[in-house]
Amino acid sequence: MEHRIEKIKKQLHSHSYKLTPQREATVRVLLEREDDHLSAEDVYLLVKEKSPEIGLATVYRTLELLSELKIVDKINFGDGVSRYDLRKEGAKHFHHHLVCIECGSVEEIENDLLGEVEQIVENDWGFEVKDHRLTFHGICRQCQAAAVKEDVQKATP
Amino acid sequence: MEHRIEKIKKQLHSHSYKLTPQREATVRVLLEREDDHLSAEDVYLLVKEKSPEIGLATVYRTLELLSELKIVDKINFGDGVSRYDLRKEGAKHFHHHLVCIECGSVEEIENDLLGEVEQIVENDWGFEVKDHRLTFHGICRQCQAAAVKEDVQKATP
DNA sequence: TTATTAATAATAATCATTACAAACTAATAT
DNA sequence: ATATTAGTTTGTAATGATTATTATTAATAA
Repeated sequence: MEHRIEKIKKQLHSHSYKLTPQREATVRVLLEREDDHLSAEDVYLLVKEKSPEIGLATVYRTLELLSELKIVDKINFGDGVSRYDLRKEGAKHFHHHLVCIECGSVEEIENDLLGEVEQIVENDWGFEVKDHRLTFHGICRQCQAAAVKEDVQKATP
Repeated sequence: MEHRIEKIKKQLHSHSYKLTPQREATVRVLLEREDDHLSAEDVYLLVKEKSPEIGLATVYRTLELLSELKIVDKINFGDGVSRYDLRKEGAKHFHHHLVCIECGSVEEIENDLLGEVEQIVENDWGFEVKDHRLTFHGICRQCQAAAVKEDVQKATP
């Protein structure tokens, strides 16, 4: 935890930004809720618990800054809100999402699914890939199970 | 053109929706500007040129409807606007985007890059994939060329 | 110490999107 | 023909996320 805070501090310094108390508080929340896809509002409310004097605009500005420095990913699942995910320790970015169209749950998977695919894009389209976003929409395990259960109930009334 | 309108008309009817004049005007704009990733506002302005009486809310409702019926894809490149793309004729959906982080251009590529990857997701995570969204962020051919040119100019002042 | 700069809080403004109420249309039942 | 109904549209108001602004504070440099 402290190790990662220290690292982020250095990243900020290298762009001559400071890790102010507000920024640190924000980063700590992101670290504590690492897999939660928090919205700016979510982050704001959580930071407020420990640092009640912080303002919403500051949280927005901090998240934007961290996003520019590629410390967090700003993602969008199509509901009207941006969500912010701290990038994992490993430098590479193999981080995709499974969004359930039934229950709205978001599962996160970590896997280099796109190594080859990026090569294809670079070779065939001359596009220098820096990053990607991959989201699958479908039906999660739980909802599949629930559907089967319902069918059984219909069959034996 | 007329053929595709007719097809969409049937799709709407099969869900007991009608292809009203306003809806038809909207679809025509989407057909004319097929690869343009128009925002709702864009579509509204274009439809208004030929059908000045249409309302913005109607355009939004129509796009939402078409999106629910999977006739258009509602996509999001992270600027604050949703964009709407008519799905191509072929039933399958191999449609990805290359977003340039220098100039903001969006190139569209058509290729089944993810057939195997979807299999992996289904097998390893038990997630039933219905659709996916894949976007690459990087540097387009033009901007790469421009960067090279700048370097040359610096080297020979 | 004083001047300068960066960062913050609080709030107002903006902008995309959605909700709402009233009017309209087309199809069907009477 | 007339009334009824459900579906659709319009114009506008409301909402909600995000950004801009302004005054203030904290940190740093001169």
